[in-house]
Amino acid sequence: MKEPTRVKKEKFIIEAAEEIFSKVGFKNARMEDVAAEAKITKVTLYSYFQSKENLYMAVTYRGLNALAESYRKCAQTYAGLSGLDVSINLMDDFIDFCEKNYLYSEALLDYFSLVRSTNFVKDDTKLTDAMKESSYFAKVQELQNLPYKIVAKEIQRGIDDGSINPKVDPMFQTIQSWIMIVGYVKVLAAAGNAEAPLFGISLKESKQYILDLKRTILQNPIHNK
Amino acid sequence: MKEPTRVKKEKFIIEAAEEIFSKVGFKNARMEDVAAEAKITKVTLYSYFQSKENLYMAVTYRGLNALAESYRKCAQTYAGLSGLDVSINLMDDFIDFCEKNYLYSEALLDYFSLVRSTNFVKDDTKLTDAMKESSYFAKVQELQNLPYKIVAKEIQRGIDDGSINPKVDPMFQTIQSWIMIVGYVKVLAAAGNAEAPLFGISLKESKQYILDLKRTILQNPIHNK
Amino acid sequence: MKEPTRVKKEKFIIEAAEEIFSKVGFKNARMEDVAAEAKITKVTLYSYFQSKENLYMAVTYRGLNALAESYRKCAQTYAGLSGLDVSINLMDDFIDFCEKNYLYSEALLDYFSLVRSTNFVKDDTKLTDAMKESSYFAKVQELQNLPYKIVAKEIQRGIDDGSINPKVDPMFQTIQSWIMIVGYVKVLAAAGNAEAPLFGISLKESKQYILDLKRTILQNPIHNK
Amino acid sequence: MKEPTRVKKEKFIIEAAEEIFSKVGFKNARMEDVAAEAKITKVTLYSYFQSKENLYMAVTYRGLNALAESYRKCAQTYAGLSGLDVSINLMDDFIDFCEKNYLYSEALLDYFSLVRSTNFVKDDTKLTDAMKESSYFAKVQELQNLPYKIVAKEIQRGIDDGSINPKVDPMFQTIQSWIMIVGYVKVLAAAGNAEAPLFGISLKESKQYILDLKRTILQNPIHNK
DNA sequence: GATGAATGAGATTTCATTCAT
DNA sequence: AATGAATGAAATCTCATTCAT
Repeated sequence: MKEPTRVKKEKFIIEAAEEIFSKVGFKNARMEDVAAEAKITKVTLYSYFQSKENLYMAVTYRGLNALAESYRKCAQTYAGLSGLDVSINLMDDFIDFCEKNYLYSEALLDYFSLVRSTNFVKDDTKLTDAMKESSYFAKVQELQNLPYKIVAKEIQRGIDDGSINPKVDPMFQTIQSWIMIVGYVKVLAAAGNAEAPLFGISLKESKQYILDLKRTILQNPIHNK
Repeated sequence: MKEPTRVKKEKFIIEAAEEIFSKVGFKNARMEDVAAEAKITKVTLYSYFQSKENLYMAVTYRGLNALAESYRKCAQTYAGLSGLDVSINLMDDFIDFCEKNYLYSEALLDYFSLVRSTNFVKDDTKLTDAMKESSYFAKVQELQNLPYKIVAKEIQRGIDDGSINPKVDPMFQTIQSWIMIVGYVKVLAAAGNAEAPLFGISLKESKQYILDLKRTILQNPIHNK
Repeated sequence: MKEPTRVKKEKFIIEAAEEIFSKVGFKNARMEDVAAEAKITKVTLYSYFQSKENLYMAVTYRGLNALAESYRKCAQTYAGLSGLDVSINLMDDFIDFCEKNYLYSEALLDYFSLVRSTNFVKDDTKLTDAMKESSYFAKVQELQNLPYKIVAKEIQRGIDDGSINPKVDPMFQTIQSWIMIVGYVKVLAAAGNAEAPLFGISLKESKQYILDLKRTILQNPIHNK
Repeated sequence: MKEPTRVKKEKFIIEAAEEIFSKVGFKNARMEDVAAEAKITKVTLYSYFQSKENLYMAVTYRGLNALAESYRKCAQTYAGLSGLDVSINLMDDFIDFCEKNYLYSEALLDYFSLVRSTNFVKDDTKLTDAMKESSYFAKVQELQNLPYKIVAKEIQRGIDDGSINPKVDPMFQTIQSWIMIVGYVKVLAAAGNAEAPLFGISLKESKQYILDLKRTILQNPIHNK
C-alpha cells in the first residue's frame, strides 16, 4: 500500500479504537469490535497494530500529540501576553483538553502509571512484553516530556519578562501544576461532571480556584520555590 | 462456618490476593495463583469472591478501610493539636499511606476512575456485570466519602478553634486537598520513587511544598474560599 | 441408630431419590436435591449411600424386588390357571409394571446395559470403581435372574400340565419374552404414551398383539424352539 | 473454511469422538481427550460442537444416517428379491448393524429414551438446555422416522408382489419389527456377546428365531394384523 | 493484504465427593 | 450422625493472538 494510504487507514483505525474504548473502556473493549468499527478484520487490525496494548499506545500517542498541539496553539494564540498569563492559560487549556478528551486524559494517566518505576524500580513485571515491543510505546516515550517543557519554557519566559517572581523554580512549578491538574482531572473523572456538585461544591469552581491559586503563587511563591 | 471464622478466612484470602496483585499486577494475576497463595482451591476462592473483579473490589474496600482507619488514628494521635495542624497531618498521612500502600492507592484510584459517571452518565457500559454483582462494590460505595468527611470535620474544628481562617469553606478545601493529594500520588506513581528526581526535582520536596501551601492557604485563603 | 430406624430412613431416602430421578432423570439429578427432598444433608445422604451410582443401584434393587414381588403375586393370584395362562399373565404384568414404573424399568434396563460384558469382555472400563464398591450392586446381581426363573418355571409348569407345547424350550422362550417386553417398553418409552399413536398405531394394540403372539407360539412353536 | 473442508473436519472430529466414546463411554469421556484425539484444541472442538451432548447427538446422527444408509444399500442389493425377503433382510441387517456398531446402537437407544415424552408430556425437565440448543438434536429428530419408513415400504411391496399376506398392516408390522429388534439389541447389549450363552442359550439362536418368526408372521399373520 | 479457522491462557461454573467439627 | 466448608475434575466460555490459504 502506498505510504499515505497506509497512514490514512491507520488513522481511521485509531479513530475506530477511540470510539470503542470511549464507549466501553479499554479493558472491556474487544479487538473484534474495534475491527468491526473500522470495517476491517481482526487480522488486518493486527497487521497495523501488533497488540491491543500497542493500539492503546497509539491512542495515547495521538492524545499526547493532540495535547502538545493544543499547547502550541495556545502558546501561539497568546504570544502577545506575559509569560504568567500564558502559563495560566496553558493550565486552563490542559484542563479543558482533559474534559473534552476523557479518553486521552485517561490514556495519558495510564501511561504515566505504567512507566512508573520502569526507570527506577527493578521489577518491571507490569511492563508486558507486548508493551516493550509496542512501536508506539517508543514514540510516546519520545514525546512524554514535551508538555512539561512547554510549560516550563513559559514560566521561564514569565520570569524573564518580569510577570513571574524570579524566586520561582520553573521546573518545580511545572511539576506542581501537573500535580494539580492531574488531581483535578482524576477527581473530576470520579465526579463525572464539572457542574455536578460534589458535597455541594461544583468542580468548576475548583478549577477556577486552582488557576487563581497558581497565578498567585507564581507571583508570590510561598517560600523559596 | 462460624462468622468470625469465615471473616478471618476471607481476610486471609484478600491478603493473599494483595500479595499476588502487588507482585504481578491485577491484570496479570491468575485466580489459580491467588488460590494457591491462600492455600485453597480455585473453587473455594470463587465461593468467597464471585469474580476476579469482586476480589479486587475487596482489596479496594480494605484499602479504603485502612485509609479511614489511618485517618482516625491520626486524628486521635494529634487530638491535642489545633484543627489546622491535624488537617495538615491528615494530608501528610494520606500521602504516606499511598506511598506505603501502592496497591491500595492504585485500587482507590482505579475505583474512582471506574465509578466515573456511574452517577451522572446514562450508559454505564464500563460497569461490567461482574462489577454490578460484586458484593464489595456496594460496600466500597458506602464508604467512599468517609475520608472526605474526616478531613472536613477537622477543618471545621480548625475554624472553630481559630487555627484556620473563618473565611475557609471546609468542604471546598477538603476537595482541594483531595485533588492535590490525588495528583501527587498519581505523579508519584508515574515517577516511581519520591527520591528519584523528575527533571531534577525530588518529589519529596513537592510533598512538603503541598503541605506548606495548604497550611498557608488555610490560614490566609487566597480569596473567598 | 436402631436397625429398624436406619432401614426405615434408608427407604425414605430411596423414595426421595426416586422422586428426583423420575423428575429430571438420573444424570441430571443432583445429590444436593435428593438430600433436600429427603430432608437430610448431603453428608448424611452419603453415609447411607457411598455414591450416586450406589443410590441408583438401590433404586434398581427396589425395582427388581418390586418386579419379583409383582411376579410372585401374579403367579399366586392365578395359581389356579394353566401354566400357559400364567406365563402370559406374567408378561402382561411385566409390561404393566414397566408402564407404571418408568423409572424402575429404565433402571433395570440401564443395569443390564451396564453389566454387559462385565462377564465376557475384558475391558470393563465402563464399570466404574464406584459401581464395583457399590453395596447394592452386589445385591442386584444376586437377584438379577429371579424374574427369568419365575417365568421359566411357569413355562415349564405349562409344559407339564399340557397347556404348552412340549417342544418349547422354557429358557429359550423366557428370553424371547424378555426380548419382546424390553423392546416394547423401550419403544413405548420413546413414544411416551401407549395411547398416543405412532404412525397411526396405538402401542396398546402392539401390547395385545405381543401377548397373543406369545400365546400362539407357546402352543405351536414355529419350529424346534 | 470452504464448506467441504469444514464438513470434512467435522466428520473427522466426530470420528475421534466415536473412538473415545467407544473406549471409555460417553460419560467418562473428557472433551479434552476428544480434542486431543482429533488433534485440535478444546476451544476448536467447542467451535464445532456447542456441548458434549451436542457432540453425542452428532454421533447419534451419524449412527442414524449409517443405519439408513445400510438400509438403503440392503434394499438395493436385494432389489431382485421379494418384498418379504427384503423385509427380513432389513431386520437382519439392522441387527448386524447394531452388533457391529455398538456405540451407534447405544446412542440410538439413548436417543429414544431421551425423547420419550418430549412430544406428549408437559414437563420435559429431562431435556437439558444444552440438548435443546443442540443443532444435531434437531437433525436427528428430522431423520428419526426414516428407518421405519424404509421397512414399511418393503412390507408394502411384499404385499403388492404377493410375498406377504395382504392382511398384514405394514406400519403395524414395522413397529413390531422395531420392538423385537430393539429388545434383541438391548438384551444382547446386556449379554455382551451373541455367542455367550445366557442361561445356556446363545443369543445367536434368538436372532435367527426372531427372523424366522417374523417371516412366518408376514406370511400368516396371527390375526388381523 | 485479507479471510476464516485455530490456538492458548485463563475465567467461571457445576457437581460428586470428602473433611473437620 | 449432622453441618458447613472444601476439594478435584471437568465442562464451558471469552479473548487476544496467530496460522494457513
